[in-house]
Amino acid sequence: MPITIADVAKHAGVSKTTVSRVLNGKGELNAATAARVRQVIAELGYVPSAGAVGLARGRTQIVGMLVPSLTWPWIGQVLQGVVDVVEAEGFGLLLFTCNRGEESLRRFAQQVSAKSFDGLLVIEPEGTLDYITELHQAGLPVVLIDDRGHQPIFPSVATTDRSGGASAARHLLELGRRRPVVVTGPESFGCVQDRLAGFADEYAEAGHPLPPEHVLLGDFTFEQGRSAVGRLLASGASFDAVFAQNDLSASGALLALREAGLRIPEDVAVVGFDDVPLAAYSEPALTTVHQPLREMGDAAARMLLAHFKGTPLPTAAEVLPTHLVVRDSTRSRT
Amino acid sequence: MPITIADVAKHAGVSKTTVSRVLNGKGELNAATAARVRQVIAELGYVPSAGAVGLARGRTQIVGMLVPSLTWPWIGQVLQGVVDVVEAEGFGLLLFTCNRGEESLRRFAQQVSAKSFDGLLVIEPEGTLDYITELHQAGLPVVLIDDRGHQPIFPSVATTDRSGGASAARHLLELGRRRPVVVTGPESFGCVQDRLAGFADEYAEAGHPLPPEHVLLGDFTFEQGRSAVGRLLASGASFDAVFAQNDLSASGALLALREAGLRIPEDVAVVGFDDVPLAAYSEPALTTVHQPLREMGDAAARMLLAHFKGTPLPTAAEVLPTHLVVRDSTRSRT
DNA sequence: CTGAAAGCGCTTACAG
DNA sequence: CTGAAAGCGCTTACAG
Repeated sequence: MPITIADVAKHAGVSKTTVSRVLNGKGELNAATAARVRQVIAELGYVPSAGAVGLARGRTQIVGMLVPSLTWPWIGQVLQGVVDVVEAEGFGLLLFTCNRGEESLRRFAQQVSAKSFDGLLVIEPEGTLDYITELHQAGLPVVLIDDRGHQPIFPSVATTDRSGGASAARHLLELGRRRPVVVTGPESFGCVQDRLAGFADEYAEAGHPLPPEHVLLGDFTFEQGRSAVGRLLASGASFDAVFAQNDLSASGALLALREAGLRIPEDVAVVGFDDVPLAAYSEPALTTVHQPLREMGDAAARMLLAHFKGTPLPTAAEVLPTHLVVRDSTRSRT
Repeated sequence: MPITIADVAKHAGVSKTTVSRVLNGKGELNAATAARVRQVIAELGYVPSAGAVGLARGRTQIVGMLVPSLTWPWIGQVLQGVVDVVEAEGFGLLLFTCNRGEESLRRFAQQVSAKSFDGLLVIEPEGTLDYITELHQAGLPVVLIDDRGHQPIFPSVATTDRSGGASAARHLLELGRRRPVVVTGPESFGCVQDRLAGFADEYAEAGHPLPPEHVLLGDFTFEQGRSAVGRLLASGASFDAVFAQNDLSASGALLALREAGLRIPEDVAVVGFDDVPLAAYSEPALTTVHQPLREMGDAAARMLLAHFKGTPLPTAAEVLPTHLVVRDSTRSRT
């Protein structure tokens, strides 16, 4: 029932080869025949079957994307950046998550072996870096969207975690804050180390080295941000700023401070990291280090698609800059 | 280089037909040969090419999903529900958005014609319902995840908008609130009408009909929620509760109330709708009507996949219940 | 129980 | 400039 290249050929009175040629613009062909074929294609509303084309050409025109989960607030931004580029180039995006652990990964591996896509974009599900590296070495084009500071041996897109941390520090120093507290993320993440190093170095250089007890190990959750700061307050520690390494834990910190009756930013200024939508809607609105999530998705997709067209994949990571977004959590309202 | 069914056949000393049969478990076959073939498959790590299988069978084992955008806070939940089911059944999920308007839709239409997927799950991008209806009538299996209260003529999954609105009303009535204000979403949405009707009816029945000037037309944004309530306060209107029809505008309402120095919930209680993560992190934490987003994605995917296995698609919408989640915006803290 | 052959809908040397 | 034929990697009647 659906119309095929054979139908078009018959209607136009030419061979399938010729139809294929006008479709793909390959080889010389008589302008008149080409026009006639195009005419028939339009009349019949013919569109080549993606599957058949893929089989014949050995390429699917599909890019795969593997993400840990879809329910994190910032994943959508990255995904949107990816989808926009992929769609604009006429590719499809096949999405995989690791939500069901081992089982998910096994399914995903099957799809890789089944050649369901031509290349892979990945935000690394925890503990799968070795596996991804293998895929790359086995010849699958892979671009990592590196939110963890992995610095892998294959192409990747990352952001300036270190200078992002530094910018938070400089901002707080300019506001005269001398005794900051840092709430980190999981310590195994490279980005956590980088953000901390950038922040700590800046304070050290300014002559106010960060005391170890002012670095609180967190896990990027709201609850942990709240309890870490809550406990610190209860212990009677004195501090005038909090740098939480993601917005969720920064929001938790805001709550702990409000619960303690402290004024933000007068008593304690707070800076987050990421700039997810939540940051703008918290109380008070959160100053944060903006991560160019959408641009990272965008850049990764472009890199992969360019590779399909012959541009070699870059060996060094493409690093996109963060920038500080100042809101009420560090700027007293007039 | 990649290994094919022919390689397996050769190594096992059988025909491709036989290999295909053990792969698909079709037809009677000698237990010994089957075992030998399986052995070879395992040794070679053979996985059938998805594209070739799709072409031969006329089915892709891929479900398409069309969404308006990926950056809305609740889309990720629905998507995760969908992906979990789709992956568990060994299908792939091909994702499309309408972020680039007409152009996106044209690209999408191409993929439909190219038979890139067997069936479609859709959260309707505004103004595309007619197009989707056409696709369904043209024979494409479609299930709508109906967040707008469309009640389409094809299979869909929806939620109890009306009784969700009613539950918000009953809760506020129980708290003794007699003069509520409603901040709606875009009035063209069926869900907006339903939520309002459920809410208004409950108040009318309780003997406190909603005055028209207490129904504020909104657009589901934070800023609109804030300004609508802000203006109402400035006008000197008196009210003791706000029912905002999504969490984002409810957060905006919270901000307007805080800015006016009102206590929440003592002076004004606030109820939202959706129960996105933001709701739990707002100040104060927001009481809201939980929408079973993940379950909706889950149910839609199951419906579509069941159809592939022969179960007819239901004609009536599958309606999943909302439930009220009570937090501090209506419950005074002790 | 098993295989040879045709077919799915394209593309791509190879001839002419 | 154009077409017949082989091939991409599978599945599925049809024979035996």
